[in-house]
Amino acid sequence: MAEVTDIPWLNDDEQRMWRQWMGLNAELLATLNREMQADSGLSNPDYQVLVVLTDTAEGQIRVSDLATTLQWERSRVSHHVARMEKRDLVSRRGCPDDGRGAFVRITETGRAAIERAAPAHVLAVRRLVFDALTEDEVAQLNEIFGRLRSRAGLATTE
Amino acid sequence: MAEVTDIPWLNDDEQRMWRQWMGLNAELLATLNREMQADSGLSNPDYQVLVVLTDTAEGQIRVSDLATTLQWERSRVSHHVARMEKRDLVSRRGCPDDGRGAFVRITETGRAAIERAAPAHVLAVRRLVFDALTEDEVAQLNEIFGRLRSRAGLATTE
DNA sequence: GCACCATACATGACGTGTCACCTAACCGGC
DNA sequence: GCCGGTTAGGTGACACGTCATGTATGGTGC
Repeated sequence: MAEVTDIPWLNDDEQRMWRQWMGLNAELLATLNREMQADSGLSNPDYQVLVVLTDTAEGQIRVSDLATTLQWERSRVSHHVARMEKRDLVSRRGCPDDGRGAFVRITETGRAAIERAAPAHVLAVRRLVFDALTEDEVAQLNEIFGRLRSRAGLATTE
Repeated sequence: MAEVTDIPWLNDDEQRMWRQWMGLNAELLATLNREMQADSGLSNPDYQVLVVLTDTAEGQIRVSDLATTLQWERSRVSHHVARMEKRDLVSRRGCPDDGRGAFVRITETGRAAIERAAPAHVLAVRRLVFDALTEDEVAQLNEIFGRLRSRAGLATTE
């Protein structure tokens, strides 16, 4: 077993940055969620699903493709779509080509909801994030986040 | 109602960065949570609570102070501490000075759990984040995140 | 003392997310 | 045709978080 002194603990700068990062993440998510909820009754996950659906030509998509696009587990999609179906934001129907498959389709209510929510959401993201960043910083963050994401894919401890 | 063309939609660079950010955020949290769960049976929130408790001199803290430190709502603290109490990670006891108050205290089980979890957690954060960043980048990110946090009206003061 | 309000914390309802597991349908071999 | 493995998707149990509300105590003005 490793001794305490062997562990490469975070130094003060690293610790500060890590706390800022995690704190900011929590605040951003909470604020965006709260504002959208108040403005249009949609949650963040609702919004993500509806964005994908409006971006597809037919306004419908297979559950698995939705899962892949959102990087969600299929069971998560299943649960969430079920909840959204109860609120009439989407509808489900079987897939004629594949008896196991299912299509998720956006409803008129869903389309109305996201069209109402989108402008305020974008404004909020601008206000909270992009208004305070230069173009260079945006590019730099994009590069850094992309680097970390691709690294994370490779490095898995078994 | 505002026309679609009036909305300051995100441009391609901004959209890419925003998606990278949110995607990375989800992946980091999920990975850290999953690894710690597998390694020591603690969740991320569990870990945060135990860190605060081990950082206090007495190993105990008032519920409200815990909420302030973690930037959590008190009801969240209440729920979470209740769950942790069931697993014998912490214990609750009334406050003699203030009949309304309650102390949360770390148990031996809790102390053992976090001492077991901490090294792996730090190593994971290093592997996923700091190993891929230069010292300058860490400083820069710290500055940017701090700027966004204070702008959002949700200051740090740690 | 006694209203009156604020504070400290708990609780119930509900949406969200993960994990383990299930069923049903497809698909390749024979 | 049948058989065995894979795939699509759903479900139940449970942890997590928020909101609204409840309950008891503390404090303050009269």
